[in-house]
Amino acid sequence: MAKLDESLIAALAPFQKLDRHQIREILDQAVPKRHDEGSEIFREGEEADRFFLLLDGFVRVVRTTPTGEQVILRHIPPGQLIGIAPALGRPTYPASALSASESLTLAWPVRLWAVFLERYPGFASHAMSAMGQRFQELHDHVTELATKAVEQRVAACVLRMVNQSGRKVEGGIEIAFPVTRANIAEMTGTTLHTVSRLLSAWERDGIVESRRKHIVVTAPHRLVILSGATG
Amino acid sequence: MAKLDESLIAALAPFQKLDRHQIREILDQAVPKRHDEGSEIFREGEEADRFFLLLDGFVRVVRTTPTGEQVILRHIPPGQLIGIAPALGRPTYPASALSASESLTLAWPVRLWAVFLERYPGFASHAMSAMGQRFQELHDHVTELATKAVEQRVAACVLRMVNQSGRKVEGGIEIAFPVTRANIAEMTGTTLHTVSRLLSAWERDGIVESRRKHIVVTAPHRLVILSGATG
DNA sequence: GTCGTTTATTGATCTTGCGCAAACTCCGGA
DNA sequence: TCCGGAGTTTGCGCAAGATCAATAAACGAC
Repeated sequence: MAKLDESLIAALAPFQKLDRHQIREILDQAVPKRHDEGSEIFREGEEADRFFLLLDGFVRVVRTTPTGEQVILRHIPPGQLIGIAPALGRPTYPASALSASESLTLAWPVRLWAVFLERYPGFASHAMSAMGQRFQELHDHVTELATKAVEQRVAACVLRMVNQSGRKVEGGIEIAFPVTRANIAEMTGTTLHTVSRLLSAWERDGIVESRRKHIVVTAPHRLVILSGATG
Repeated sequence: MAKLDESLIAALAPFQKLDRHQIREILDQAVPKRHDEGSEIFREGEEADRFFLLLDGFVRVVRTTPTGEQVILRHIPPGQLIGIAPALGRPTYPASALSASESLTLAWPVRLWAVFLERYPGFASHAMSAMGQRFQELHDHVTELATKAVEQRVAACVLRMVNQSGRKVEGGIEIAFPVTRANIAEMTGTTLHTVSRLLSAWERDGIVESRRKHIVVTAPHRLVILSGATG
């Protein structure tokens, strides 16, 4: 197997403070893997024996309720660690990770987590602050679900995806990975029907344009207003 | 000021593995404080300069939306650390902490967090696993808000409080701190009216009994069924 | 190309639970 | 003891959004 190139991760937040030699060490222990769109990276309840770095693509973190409904907890952009539950003393993954677009991960056995924390400067503090940020996001999410109306939630959800992964296209900003109406419904706690109606209405109003699985936001500021963000 | 007794914290999870001498060190750096019911321990947005241990009483973690609504994110029982956001690299507290019943805290300056992590065996791993558990809870909360109907959410919420802080009384199990209908509404993303109606209905059905600010669950199993926990 | 599946749209109807309003009860303080 | 405020109960009407249902468009496999 060809050696992984150091430039792959040298610039990423978790490893920013490390020298070439350390990057090399880390890469030599990593197992790279490609994931097709829709495929499972790890599954809820599975023994959590590895943690991952998402090099390219987008990942959806999903939970399934006892009654079979799916809830999308978050989307992860490239450059972030995923599946770090084992590092938090959890024996199993608390949610499933699905590849939202074709993607590439590196994986390490969970025993290396402690080693990384101790040996690589900046890794521990990055991990901590990533968790802090994640708490913040979850609190936001709960607050939103508890207080906002459906239209505001969907608007906020679309905006979040755009902010996290928007790429400029002519006429607006496009969400960089495939998203269905059902996906948005699973993120916002509503139904695909309602999401479809909202997107249709927004399209009539010139706020978004959408094709199958793709959404382009043409008037972000108006979405911000709809989302009820009181600044 | 009288020295704090070592037995106060020696048995608590974060400090379980420490010897007398270490417990002494920790206590000598702590600032104890009593909080009246309803008083603020720290406030959202405030500079996060201390972290706390809740020795006695119950604490509500609350966020206020830009539109003035309150959302109760969690209740914390005695023996747990609170306000550990600064340890996660956050410069300000992400939520407010209110004393739900008269309570007692110990506080340490945030710079000691790193010292505790390093010097006291078991502290770091306890902190990690507490965070892991907290993530789990937040994921549960999001899932619940996104998929369950109001009655199920309220039932689950009451059950959670009972499980966390229930004390046996004649005729059932009582939630150990004062809770109003409005509080439950703020936890479950509904209105106090709906909560009141639900509790009245449950009282008619013999599932709960409630006085002002106090709830006794007389038929927990029936609440479990209502909460839609498919086990 | 054709077939089958996945995704999206849209209408009609029904239900949940919110908003509003009014009254009542409990409790603490003057 | 009375008063005022906080907490609670309950009724009624309405609207947001779920559910049911049917169709259409896009795509992949063959």
